[in-house]
Amino acid sequence: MTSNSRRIAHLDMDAFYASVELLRYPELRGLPVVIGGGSANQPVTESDGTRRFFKIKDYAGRGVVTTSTYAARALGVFSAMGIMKAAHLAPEAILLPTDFDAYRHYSRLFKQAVAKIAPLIEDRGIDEIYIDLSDEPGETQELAMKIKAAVFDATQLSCSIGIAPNKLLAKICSDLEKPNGLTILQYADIPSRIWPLPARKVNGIGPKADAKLASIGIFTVGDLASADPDLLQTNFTASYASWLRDIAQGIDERPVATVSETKSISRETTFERDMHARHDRAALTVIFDNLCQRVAGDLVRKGYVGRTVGIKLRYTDFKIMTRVITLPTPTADALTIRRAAGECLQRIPLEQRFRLLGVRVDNLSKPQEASASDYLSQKELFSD
DNA sequence: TCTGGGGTCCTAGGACCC
DNA sequence: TCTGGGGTCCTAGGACCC
Repeated sequence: MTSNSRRIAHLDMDAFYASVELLRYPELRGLPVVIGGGSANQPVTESDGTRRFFKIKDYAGRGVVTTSTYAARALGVFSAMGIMKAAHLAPEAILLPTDFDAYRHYSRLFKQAVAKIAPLIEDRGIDEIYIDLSDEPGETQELAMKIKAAVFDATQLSCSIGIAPNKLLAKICSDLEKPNGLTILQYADIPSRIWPLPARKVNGIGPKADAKLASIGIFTVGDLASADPDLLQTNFTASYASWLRDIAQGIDERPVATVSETKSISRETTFERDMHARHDRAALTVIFDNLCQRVAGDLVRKGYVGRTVGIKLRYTDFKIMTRVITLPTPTADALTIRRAAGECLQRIPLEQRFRLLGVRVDNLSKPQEASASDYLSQKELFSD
């Protein structure tokens, strides 16, 4: 099987969190609904059974929009936008709290449904997957329709699918006809369908790279395709410049990765108000202990131990500082993590107020693996 | 209108070893 | 007496993604 003949699908659930909420609250269908914020904006059920929803204009506090319904998007409310700004754009929109347990439930349902049809799946988070259809029998269009139907049967939710010779193009395609879209693309379609798109549509070109590209007159993928290689070389690192040239031609050989190991586990929290290490010492201690306990709990639950413990602070000006320390032996113990994280904290300047504190453990291994490799190294020690 | 939380990957410098 | 080169680990920061 040559790479030219690959058939890769990218499946993306449509407005996933918002759509799950609409299953639960069908009376909100068609209305602007925003998911995000704290848990204070829970709907209230009246004695007569009717539900009263929280209006976004009544929200005060920090937080961003996690997802919004298509009706809310029509008013300019999108993911990652501050809730206060969203309230300005759509004051009458309904605000619902995020319910990750519900989303994870529907996530499992749709992935299981796809796996019954095509098992070579790469997990890309809660609401999207890549599927390698190269060796699946059947015509591409029919296969895609079968997958969409299976997802809908399992969840009552719609998704959009892009199918192309590689992940890069499949990902771009799944976004072209949202919602409930299906886009099939061949290499020959690149000039007409990919080159007119903004460079920012490419997975891997973020806000920084996009701004830099714009500053040298590159706005679309087509601009990138016809750009002077030297211009890219002088503005980006060699490897990024070379990657940019590849993606402009639709070149991407990455395999669909059906297995992956967790690399790090972390917990972080943004405070309701900015904190000062000295003035808010008592409150911060509680938060810090809690973060360490939650990380330890996650490690135990997922069966990992880790050797590197780190902390993260975000100051009021949004500048981020991190410190890590690598321990001689891996751990999943809350107290050990707390002590190591405490050492990290001592190496951080704490005069300024900060708004976020996080605790992370990486360098992960499974406890069994750790002991197996200890055993091996002992064997090696004695074998010479 | 002030900006969440959980991740991955990359870069680059310094320590340390052979 | 002026100075190699490769490899690995550790640390900090940053871009990006969902």
